[in-house]
Amino acid sequence: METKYRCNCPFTSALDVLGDKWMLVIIKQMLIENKETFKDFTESDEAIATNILSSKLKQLEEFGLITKSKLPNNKKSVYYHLTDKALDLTPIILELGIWSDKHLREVHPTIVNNEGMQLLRTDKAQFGRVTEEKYREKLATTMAISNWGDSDKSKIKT
Amino acid sequence: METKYRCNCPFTSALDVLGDKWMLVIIKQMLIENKETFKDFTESDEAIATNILSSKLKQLEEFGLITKSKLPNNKKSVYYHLTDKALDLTPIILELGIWSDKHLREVHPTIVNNEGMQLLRTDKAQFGRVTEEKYREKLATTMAISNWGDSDKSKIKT
DNA sequence: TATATTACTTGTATATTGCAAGCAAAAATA
DNA sequence: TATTTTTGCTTGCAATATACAAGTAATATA
Repeated sequence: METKYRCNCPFTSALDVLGDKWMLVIIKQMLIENKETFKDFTESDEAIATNILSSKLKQLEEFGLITKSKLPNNKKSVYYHLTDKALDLTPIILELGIWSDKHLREVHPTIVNNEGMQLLRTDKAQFGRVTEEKYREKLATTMAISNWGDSDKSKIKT
Repeated sequence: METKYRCNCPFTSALDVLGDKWMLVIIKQMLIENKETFKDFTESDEAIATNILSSKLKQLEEFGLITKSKLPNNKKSVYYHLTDKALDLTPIILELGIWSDKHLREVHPTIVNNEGMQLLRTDKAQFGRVTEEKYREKLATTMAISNWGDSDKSKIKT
């Protein structure tokens, strides 16, 4: 699937890749909500349709934003993970959240306002560091589990 | 036109408003490329179709991101300007540009790389300040012109 | 007065997204 | 071991968004 870039503007080109309804949402779900598997995504609040999820995951992989892997101890599940290229999208996602926090509450009052949002509001850089660090930890854990034998599977909390 | 928000996630909600092919592109054209009129937009590199431009400008106005005004000395042109709510999108646009600069050049080598991009790369905050300041100046100029009589119209450079 | 400019609208075609159902491989359960 | 459930998809079709081409009304210009 070949991407056509509308022009040579860097801002527009980013949107040629990311400017749709789902790409950044899926990346957010992975980065902030620890979604890893096809099922994880289908169960999230945004309720993406499976055919769209499928095609978007394909695109994300083509762009080098995610990797797809089957872990040896689980032949059923496919694990999707963010690449460094995708982790570099963190600032964009944070700024989207900050803008939302400031301007969307008046038209959409039920937007969540938890400790995470408070941290984002008061210390964006810290939120970014914590988020990326947590993500890399989780990734390391998943990969470590993949080296366990089946006998140890009971140690995996669901 | 009523916006439906997919869920209560602030990140996703921002994308419910901005997550499409054109909204942020149009805002970028206004913020960075001094586009003000319908004609300005149709002449830009991205080559938006007029019906889509029309519908997107309508949406942007509904969201309170732009204002529409006819200036007394020119009954032909309609001027579109960014609100403060839209100017608060500047950080998102800058981060899109930074990501593009870093990751999209390899797949899209003709992306522009001028002084502006160098500044964005080396001093994002400065780029943001300069951009916003220039925008507000331009806006003030346009509005000042609107107070001139027809006899002074020759002073307007096209 | 005739021509051009500006800001649109109105078809119609194509692409993207949404919904519902189905399906095969692996795993869990009886 | 046989049956059911889970997971990761695909397929068909409807709805919505985007694209292309043409047309129109209100200024403005020659």
